[in-house]
Amino acid sequence: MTRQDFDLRDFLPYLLNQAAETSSLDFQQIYKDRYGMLRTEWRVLFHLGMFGRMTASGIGQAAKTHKTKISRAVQRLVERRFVARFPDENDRRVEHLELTLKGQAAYDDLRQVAQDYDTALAANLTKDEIGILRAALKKLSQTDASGFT
Amino acid sequence: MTRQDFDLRDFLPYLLNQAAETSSLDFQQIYKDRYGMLRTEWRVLFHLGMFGRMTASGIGQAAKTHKTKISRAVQRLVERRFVARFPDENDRRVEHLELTLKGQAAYDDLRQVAQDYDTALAANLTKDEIGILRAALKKLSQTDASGFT
DNA sequence: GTGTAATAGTTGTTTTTGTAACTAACAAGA
DNA sequence: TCTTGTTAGTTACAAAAACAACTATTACAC
Repeated sequence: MTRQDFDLRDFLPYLLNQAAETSSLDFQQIYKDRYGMLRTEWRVLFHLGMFGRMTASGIGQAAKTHKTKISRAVQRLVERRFVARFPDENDRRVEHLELTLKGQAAYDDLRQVAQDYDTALAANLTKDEIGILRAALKKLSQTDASGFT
Repeated sequence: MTRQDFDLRDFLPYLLNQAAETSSLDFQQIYKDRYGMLRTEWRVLFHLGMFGRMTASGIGQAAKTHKTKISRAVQRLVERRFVARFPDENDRRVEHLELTLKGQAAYDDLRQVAQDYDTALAANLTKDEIGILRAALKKLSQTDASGFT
């Protein structure tokens, strides 16, 4: 393989990082300003809003986020009454999480913002491009490229 | 606009983040293990390797990275003799940066790894998909969606 | 049962990052 | 010259993340 044809500006992890950072900045500002939330808190909120009752580890798996991050995010969300905890009947290690009314309201608000934001982002792309982009991102999220050497 | 058709799993900033994190994990492991570098240090190394002599703020602009991050990354890279500083003749505020031989060797090594990694990542996508993906990511990185509300 | 491993979740400590304030040098107009 | 503003880069402090070790509980082999 030739070594000359490498261009940093085409390197997928680099491109992905740039796009990810750029595209989440403005939205981040909103949930931070309106609800004082961090990124992981926003993610927990959205998972609960989207899928209803979940456990912390369930959210961690779905969001591919480490359990300590989830734990602390849940803690803050519970403190601030966006989320409520419910012990499991059969397994005392497990805790189910749900949005409170306040959490639901925040979710409804932010979901609308997210939708508008997504629309604004997509405005520069054609329908085909967006479809392919989403599909490709999903594939990449599941790709295990370990042992590539 | 209807509010029902929102799916977190299609939300671009979310997808981008997931893909970015997943797709950089293994590569990150390598530059961390082999050279003890952090992400910003890797980026600085690659910019200097790719484009030759640059200033810190030049790298910051190209990589869309805040100057404090660059400053600290450069500091560490200089300490560890991957990078050397050269004062500007005309403007004493400016500092030009270059890879040392050691830095060049690290870059050559990691560039090869990056290339293989990119190839492995792209293996699940068609040529067309990759082309559209790269183009879309570049557009998104430049998109200013502020004021989308 | 008893011992070993696995799972859910938390806590403590160390690194990194974000943010703002800072120094030093240059630029440009009154 | 003397402000006023701008740019390059650093530093200090607070916020957040990473990582490892921990408790409590359940599962499972023997």
